[in-house]
Amino acid sequence: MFVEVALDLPIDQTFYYRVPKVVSYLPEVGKRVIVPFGKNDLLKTGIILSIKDSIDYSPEKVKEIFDIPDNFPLFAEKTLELTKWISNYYCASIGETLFAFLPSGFVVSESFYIKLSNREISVNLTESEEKIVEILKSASGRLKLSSLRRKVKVSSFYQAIKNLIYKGIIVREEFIKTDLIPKEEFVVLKRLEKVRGKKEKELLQYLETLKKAKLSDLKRYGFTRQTVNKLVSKGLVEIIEEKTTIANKPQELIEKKEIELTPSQKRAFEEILEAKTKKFLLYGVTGSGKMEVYLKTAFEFVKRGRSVLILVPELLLTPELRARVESYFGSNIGIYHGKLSQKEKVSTWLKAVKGETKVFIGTRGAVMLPIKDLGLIIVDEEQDSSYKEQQKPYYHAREVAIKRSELDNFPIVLVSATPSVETYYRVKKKEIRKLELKERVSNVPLPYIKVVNLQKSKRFSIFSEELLKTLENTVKKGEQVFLFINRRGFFSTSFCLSCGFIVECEDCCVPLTYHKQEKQLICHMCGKRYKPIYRCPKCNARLEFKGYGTERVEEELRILYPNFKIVRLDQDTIKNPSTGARIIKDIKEGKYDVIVGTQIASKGHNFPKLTLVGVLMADLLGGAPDYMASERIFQTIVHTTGRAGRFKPGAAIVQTFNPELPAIKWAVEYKFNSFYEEELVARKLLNYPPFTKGVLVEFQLEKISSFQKIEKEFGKLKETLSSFFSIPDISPAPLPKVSGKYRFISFFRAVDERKLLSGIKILKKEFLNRFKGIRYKIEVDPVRIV
DNA sequence: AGCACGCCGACT
DNA sequence: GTCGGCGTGCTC
Repeated sequence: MFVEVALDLPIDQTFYYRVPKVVSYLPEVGKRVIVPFGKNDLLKTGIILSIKDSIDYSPEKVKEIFDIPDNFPLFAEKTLELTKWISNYYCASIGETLFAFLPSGFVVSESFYIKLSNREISVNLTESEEKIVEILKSASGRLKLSSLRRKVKVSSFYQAIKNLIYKGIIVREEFIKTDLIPKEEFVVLKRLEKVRGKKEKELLQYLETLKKAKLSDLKRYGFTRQTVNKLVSKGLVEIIEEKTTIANKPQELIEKKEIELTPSQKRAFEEILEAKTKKFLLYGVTGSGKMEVYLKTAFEFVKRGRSVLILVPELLLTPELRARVESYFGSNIGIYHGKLSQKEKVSTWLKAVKGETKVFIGTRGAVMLPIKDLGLIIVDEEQDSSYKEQQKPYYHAREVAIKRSELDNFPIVLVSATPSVETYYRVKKKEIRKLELKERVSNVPLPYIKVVNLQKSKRFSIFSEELLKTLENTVKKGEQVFLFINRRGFFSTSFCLSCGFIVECEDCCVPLTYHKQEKQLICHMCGKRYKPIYRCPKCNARLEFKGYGTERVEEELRILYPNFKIVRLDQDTIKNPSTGARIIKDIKEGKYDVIVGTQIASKGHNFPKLTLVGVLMADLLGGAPDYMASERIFQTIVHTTGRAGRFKPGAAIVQTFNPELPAIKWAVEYKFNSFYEEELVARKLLNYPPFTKGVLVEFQLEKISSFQKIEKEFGKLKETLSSFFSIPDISPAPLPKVSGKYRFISFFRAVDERKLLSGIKILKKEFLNRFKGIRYKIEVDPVRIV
């Protein structure tokens, strides 16, 4: 018997191995295998793609599997199909794709131990086997496989190892608990004794009453592993591993908090259950109760024996949200996100395999969880760009989720107040059914949004008079103000600080970027170059390329209002999770008057006392100068202003130089459909997605001089690929130099998915041939172009 | 991706 | 004379 195996390599090739008579478990598609690979036969982890009786490969070159360590597949057969789609569409190998999703806790290589067992050697050993035993004895019975091999140096090393394991003379230390029930570390009290350390004393006191506590719980109460270890070394406590009870409990189905639905919520809920169509967009403003609808729907699916996966953007997976979901489903839910430890990820992955946990909530990587009986996927805040993986295989979790629901034929619900233009377009094409929640659940009206035209202020300052006046009044009333600025929002765009004029490309309607070295304005969509303009064509003021970040806003505010309690909430101040949590707690408790913050502050948290939101420079919310800038401005304005007055009426002030920009105009008037329609017209006119499929190609060059070579090759490439894509010239990236590498980009467009897929195959091959030794990336459907 | 094999410059 | 640079070719 042979198996076809995918390995974590960037090549479109699978490998065949012979299955020996003795393996821990039988081969099965989707299971993990440990195989020797390459000249040195280093062990690698692979995934079984198929099982064959005969193969078309010279028999003497076929190697034997080292082991199949699990009795269950780590990828469901259907998700393997999904992987193939991802690998095709996003231009990565199958192996890379599989291993991008699989928690690395499952990946074993050379670093596990071989131990001598206690059994008497009663059978005859071959020469090689003898030698292995000898060397193990001299190393007090235990060695890493890698060092054992280095020392032994016999030809049939693995054969000998496998035989010795079979004969029971040596054992392999398990790489991962094949036991499906996750184990957890408990701290048990052994005896009491006077200790000197304050923390140690506290811990002993705590354990005196409980006798036994989960290590993870202790950590939550502020005890550290170090303290526990000290007590272990003193012999007062011990750490044991025990199966957790939670995973064995079947899904609790106590609807702890009865979800009452309003009539329009009920209509949406019922329509998903009827499932006449399979794809839905749950659409409604903040506070319209979208979450209640999807949680109730999820509950109903679990009641019918199906599992549910809820995907959320990175910043949304807060303890708050978790608590809310737990209040409906009990504690037996699977949590999965990038910041979990390897062990935790493995544990959730295994929960999915086992099928006793029915509700999973996670960020983009969770989309591949091998959930048993999966019957519904919910994608909350579907427009959020954190669903796009920014590494190979650059997949978009929303798209993968849609594909997964198609392959398994179950419903999917996208949820958003400000859907992506892509999704809106699909609704328009009737590929997705829109379920709209028109009114807010509470009677609190949406915040009144006032636009302040910065062009009309006499001289430029960060705060308009109107904003300052309202800010003072709000703080006097004892309420909070949130000033929003997106610091990452300025490249060297030619942006006039006195009238807000933005210099755009005449072909692409995208802001031009000023390049210092070349002293030129360059369009990052088509690469067209323009002579720089140093004076604003509208008001003749000098064009500046500077920006205004949170720090500067905070500083100026402190000078204006020395008595206000001001706090800054951005990547810098939130870096440390515990201080971040503290700041958020303090804000909720009303310890601050004004919060100056970036995107980070505007997501996932409800600040009850917040009644005024100020958007300082709405023009900059687009971030990168690409065709999606308008969409991002729109979404950001709606989201940030929506933070105001969740519990009592609030207001928002949007400062801008361009009040006529569609993204700003329609957002503040709450005329969302008008925005989408206008945006679609613009995209159609310029042939941008969703009317085409975009591929971002990027080169990272060590020396700028190699650009000539690349450009020449690129020219030839253009000819070969022009029947699949429209390809502009290669041009410097908006961020032309990052960590010493010179970046050049080109944005390819294919008319539809079919052209894209056939074009990508050739693209990949051509790149492999032409750009050897050059760092490049190929990203399909990029969410931003920087 | 990693790693080995292979053919040309500055050094004991 | 050799050590070592990284170009290219392979991995079941």
